Amino acid sequence: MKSPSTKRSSAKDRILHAAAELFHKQGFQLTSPDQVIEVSGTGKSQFYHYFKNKEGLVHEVLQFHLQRIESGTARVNFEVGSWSELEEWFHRHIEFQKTFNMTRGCPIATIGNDATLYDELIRQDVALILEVLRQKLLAFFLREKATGGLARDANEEALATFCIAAVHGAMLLGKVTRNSRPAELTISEAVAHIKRYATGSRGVP
Amino acid sequence: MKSPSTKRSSAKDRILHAAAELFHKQGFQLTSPDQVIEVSGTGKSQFYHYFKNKEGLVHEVLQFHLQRIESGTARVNFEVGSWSELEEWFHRHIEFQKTFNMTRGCPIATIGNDATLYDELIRQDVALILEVLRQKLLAFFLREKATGGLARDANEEALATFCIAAVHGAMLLGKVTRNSRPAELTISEAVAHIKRYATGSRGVP
Amino acid sequence: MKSPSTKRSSAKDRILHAAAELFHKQGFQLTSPDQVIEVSGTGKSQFYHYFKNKEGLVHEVLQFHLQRIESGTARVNFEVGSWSELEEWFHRHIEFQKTFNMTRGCPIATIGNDATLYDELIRQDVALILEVLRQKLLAFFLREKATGGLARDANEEALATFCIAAVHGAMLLGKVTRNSRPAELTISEAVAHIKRYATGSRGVP
Amino acid sequence: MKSPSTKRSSAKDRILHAAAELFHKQGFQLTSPDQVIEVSGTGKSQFYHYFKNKEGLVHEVLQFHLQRIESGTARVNFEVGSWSELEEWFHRHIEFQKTFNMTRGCPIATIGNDATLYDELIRQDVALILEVLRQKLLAFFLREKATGGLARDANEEALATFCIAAVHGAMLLGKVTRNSRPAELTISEAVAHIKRYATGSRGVP
DNA sequence: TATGAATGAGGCTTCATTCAT
DNA sequence: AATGAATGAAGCCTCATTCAT
Repeated sequence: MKSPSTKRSSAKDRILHAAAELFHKQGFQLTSPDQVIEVSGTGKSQFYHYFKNKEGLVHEVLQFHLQRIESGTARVNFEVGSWSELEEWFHRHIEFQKTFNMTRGCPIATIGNDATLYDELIRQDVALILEVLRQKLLAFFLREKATGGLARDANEEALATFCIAAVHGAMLLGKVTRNSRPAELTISEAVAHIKRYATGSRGVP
Repeated sequence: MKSPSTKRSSAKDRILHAAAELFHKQGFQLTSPDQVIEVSGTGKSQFYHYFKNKEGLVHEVLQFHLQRIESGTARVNFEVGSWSELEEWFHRHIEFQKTFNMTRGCPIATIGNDATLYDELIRQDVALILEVLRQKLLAFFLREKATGGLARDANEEALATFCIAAVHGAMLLGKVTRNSRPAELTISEAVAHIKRYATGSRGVP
Repeated sequence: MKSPSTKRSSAKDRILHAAAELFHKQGFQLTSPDQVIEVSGTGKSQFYHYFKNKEGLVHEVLQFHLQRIESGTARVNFEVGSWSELEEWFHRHIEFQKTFNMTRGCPIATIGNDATLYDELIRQDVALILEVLRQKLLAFFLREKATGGLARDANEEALATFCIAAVHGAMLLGKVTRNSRPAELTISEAVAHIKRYATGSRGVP
Repeated sequence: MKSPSTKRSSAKDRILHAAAELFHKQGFQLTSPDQVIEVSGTGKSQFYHYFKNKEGLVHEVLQFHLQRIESGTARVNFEVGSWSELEEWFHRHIEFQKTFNMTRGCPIATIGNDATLYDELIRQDVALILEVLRQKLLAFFLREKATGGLARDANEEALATFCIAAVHGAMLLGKVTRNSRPAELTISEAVAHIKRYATGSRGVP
């Protein structure tokens, strides 16, 4: 077989996928390089060949998530173009969580929570990704306001931030209670709040 | 009574306080018994004399938080009796966070986030405490509805849940961005949402 | 005396019984004072009040076994008075072992095996008890020879020693294989050997 | 091949030899990984690199003994081909024990005795090795019977089992009494018993 | 006698990483 | 590019015992 990258890249990718999965499942603090190596079926040297250290791996896992967000291949569609897509944006987060029987939270926030005082770089990575997500919502709200779909007194930035916070607060409750109901109730209130600012055909009473 | 507890309780208490502080600061996963022992100025065996194991310590730290909530000695007043106290409830969380320069989140949720698939007991402890907090808000909403202070179409349970989620989502953003602004924006939207259901002199437009 | 010992002695006795049971089950090395205390339902102070230290407890457990041997209250009758009783002596050991599903050996030898280079006192205790057992068999063989029930060319001391060794070798095999068969085969050969020296109505072909 | 094993195997082998020696001397329960590491002059991580855990080390030490038995490099010749070799088989065990001034028993049985309810895998390893030894004796008895060297009424299996038990019972007595005499008396009786079944020039009275 | 708090050494194991080949 | 041996610090916990009351 020619395609020399087929096998070459697979080691790094396997590590990356294994790590993403493990970090999501149990946090990165509880995930040792050894475990990632074992699950990915690679070797110690490959690990340190492709990644400077554990922090480097975390960084790359976060970049991997970011790239999936940017490319639209993530399990939630982060490109919000309409009020209904915004609603869907909320609900998909919970659907995603249900996929894991409410045992996991947001893959990115899980890493962010795990990061501490001593993982400044990781914290910044997470902050950056959340900012990217926020920007996508912000862009929507700005567009809506420009086109009259959003009430004039709405604070677009505050709304975008609120959406991010609400969805993560909801997922936190979902994960801690192992129950989708609190998450769903939260989402329904959040959506209700947002929609009050909608002035289009859909949003008005 | 001859104050038999003066010295007796000190070792256990010192461990408990040291642990609560460390868990809040860096999560319990990153906090080793050894570190707690060192900071508390006790010894290894006192640790294991008073606590079955690390999980047992986490459990007791959570009970300690719960007891502070119940006794009203926590830094946030969780007994909400009026709409203005509810608003204060929201803001105090962020004030509390500012106290630590936005480097920390909610002490309880921090533990909850740190808990994984393998810390089922701790997860349940956290869920229980969050439920206690939710009940306090729920009681307020129920009372308000009974006395006409809350709109008839308001879902008290959803609102209480939403408050918990919003405040934790806000604190998460605050901690990850090291910035109080996202937290404050979130809170302002959340408060706006809640107050729309208020039908008293304050809540009406 | 008005039975002042009823309760007083019970603590010590409970410790002793618990220890005997635990030592038999898992060896004394694996048995900690804490475990004995827990199982016996006593306290740390009672333990160190009644026993100098762990070695002291082992010593007393061995004395307890010895006293049961001497008083005839042990589960094997060590007073051998006839050839049939000797046969029974062999078989009772295996029956005793079957009681525990072949998971345990001789309570005394278990302690002896657990004792090491560094437990010289315990080793001597065990040696002494085995010597007591041997003396009982020896007494039988001497009596038999004197009364013509044992062949002249039989070496009474060797036979007595052989019996002790055979029965312990059998129990070792039984415990290690978790199977009574090797033990029974061993006993049957040992008995066959001994009986060849019997010259009475029973032993002759 | 460029002798790649020269250095590779040394650390693991040093650990294995040190452990075998320590286990024989003081049992595996009393032997800590730390001690093995120190004696072998290796490091903590080499230990856990080569062995899964302490139990894994015990397992490998047993395999090491087994391999020495199979390869004929053990200090006792376990391949019994004649009645005189069988006698030697018995005596060599005691000679071996004398080498250590009667302070040690059989290296394999020592491990077996140390193993408890909680070391099921080790117990099985020991059972397997003892079975291997038994099979070697059994093979001899079967050959002898086939060639007329063993009495027809002899039970080969029982005899093989009896030999194993007798020799271990003897070693137990030897170790506990720190005296070779009980062991030698036991062996002499055992040999006498076995030889009664020999029908060759040697075995007849 | 009786209690349980206190002691500190040591147990087994995993950590994240680097090195030599 | 790839292997796995090596490192040593640190993790969590139990040990047998003594002390203060």
